[in-house]
Amino acid sequence: MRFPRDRRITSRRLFQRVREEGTSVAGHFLVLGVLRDDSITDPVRVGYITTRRLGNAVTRNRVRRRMRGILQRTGERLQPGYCLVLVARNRAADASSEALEKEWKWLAHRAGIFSKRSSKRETPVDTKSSEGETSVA
RNA sequence: AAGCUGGUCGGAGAUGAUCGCUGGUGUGGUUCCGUUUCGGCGGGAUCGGCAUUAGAGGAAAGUCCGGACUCCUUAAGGCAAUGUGCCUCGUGAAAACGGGGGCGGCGGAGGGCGUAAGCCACCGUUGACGGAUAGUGUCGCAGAAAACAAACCGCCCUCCCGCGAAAGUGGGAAAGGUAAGGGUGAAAAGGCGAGGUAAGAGCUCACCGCCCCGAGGGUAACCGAGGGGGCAGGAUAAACCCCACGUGGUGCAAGACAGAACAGAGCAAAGUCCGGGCCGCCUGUCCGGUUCCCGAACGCGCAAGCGGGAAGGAAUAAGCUUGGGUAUUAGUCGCACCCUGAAACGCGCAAGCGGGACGGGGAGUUUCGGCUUCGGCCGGGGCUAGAAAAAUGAUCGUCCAUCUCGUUUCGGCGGGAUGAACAAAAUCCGGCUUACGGGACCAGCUUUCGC
RNA sequence: GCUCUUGUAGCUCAGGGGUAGAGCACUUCCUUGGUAAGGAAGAGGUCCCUGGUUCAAUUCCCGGCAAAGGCU
Repeated sequence: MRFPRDRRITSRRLFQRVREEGTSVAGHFLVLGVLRDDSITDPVRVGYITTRRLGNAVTRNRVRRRMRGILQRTGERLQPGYCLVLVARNRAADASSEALEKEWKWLAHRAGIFSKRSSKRETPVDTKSSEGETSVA
């Protein structure tokens, strides 16, 4: 799934709305903020936050690109009508992309934003991620 | 040979596939609006369609300097503040960099002269390298004394007492003399030898050092034959300061354009207050120029006065007359190498202006080849990033390089791992500084081995 | 984008060339039946790091690192 600029959150106001009105799920590397919004026309809107605490500009860019790549691969399973904000925590700087992807799926599952139809397609993906789990360990 | 340190060069190997991001160019479908000579044309939305093309660094970093560019009513004079600081040549727009030289410090070899102090020459290295004889300040502790020197011990003179035949010697007293010796300190007020003296002392003299003048040499920094002085003058200017030279402010969030909303003033002059031009303070002033008159602050001086010259006034010439303020949100430009420049097209009554294909010229960068006095030069090819919560990524394959394991007929063959460190453009250039894995080269030091 | 300031004991801050200080906190003792308060004594410092100037640097100067602001 593609995420050009229109489907990203770029205004400070919208970030604050998600922060104040939405709910959040925290993991080891990431924090996911979710806001149900039926008014938006796009399926989903996503924003990424990588603070200065994460590291220098190179590591911040790398973590943001990894999060974006993960959303591209798994975005089609999302239910429409949500504003999502992904915040990277300090430990995410040293995490591999496989570990980030695994955690993203776990957080999205807990937030309940994955649609049920596409869950059938998940099963081969899950085996891949479980293989990746051993390599990370 | 290995390791360490410093410097210079260079800076994520090549190629392909799939998915994806940002910008440019071309082009298509659907739909809406405007227009219509009913053929179309223009604009918007949408499928974020399709094709094609470009896409991080040597430091992009720190923001330490210098510019380009931008606006501020051209930004005056003085004070203050602040920056720079041996000389010369070259490159450069400037900062800066490079070559050469001078002077000083440190080290080496222990070369030449000399009894020695010391001087001269050589090699390496290093210096934020104007002034300490313009003035002021500071120099803790220790030490008697720390900058107009100073008397604790010691030495000497005088007096008294003891011993002694005397020379002398031991003890004491008070007024002095003395910088040779002791010890303290980072630093004790020229060194050394001789004379001299009660003891001493540049007190005198020789040599050396130092200071002043200086023929002459050198583009200059500077060197300096020779003469004079008898020693005055410690360190610190990355303490204040003095000297010379320099500095208007503002930074692309500069600024320009177009639109919407809001409140108000003026189209006479003068005054007061506030703010600004003009970082701070004072004087003075409010579009700019030329000539003449007048002449402020300030500087020097005991004063008289001298220097200083802003603004103002007069004369003359030219120009302008709908302008300004506040706040907010988003847009376009600035801004994506530059110049030249055909056509379509747009604006315009027109002249013309904008626009910019292909080509040409120039700049930068990269690569290849050649030449080189190693500074560079010549020739060929490729390329020219640009967002605004901020674009280069992910996965896989082949070759290549390095490391490693197995095998070997020592030619290789097969498997595995790695492709790194520092770090990502934000208006653009030139420097400086700092960070950095592996590599190449140069220099120094250490260790080991061999000759 | 530009610009200013700060870094000193566990915390909050002084100090501004000459062996490093205050308050709170900490440790031990006294006081109390016990605690607090009070009293006495004590411990605790890479003066952010690296060079330089100086006889001597926490202080002065160059360069880094970090943290807080300010302007638009």
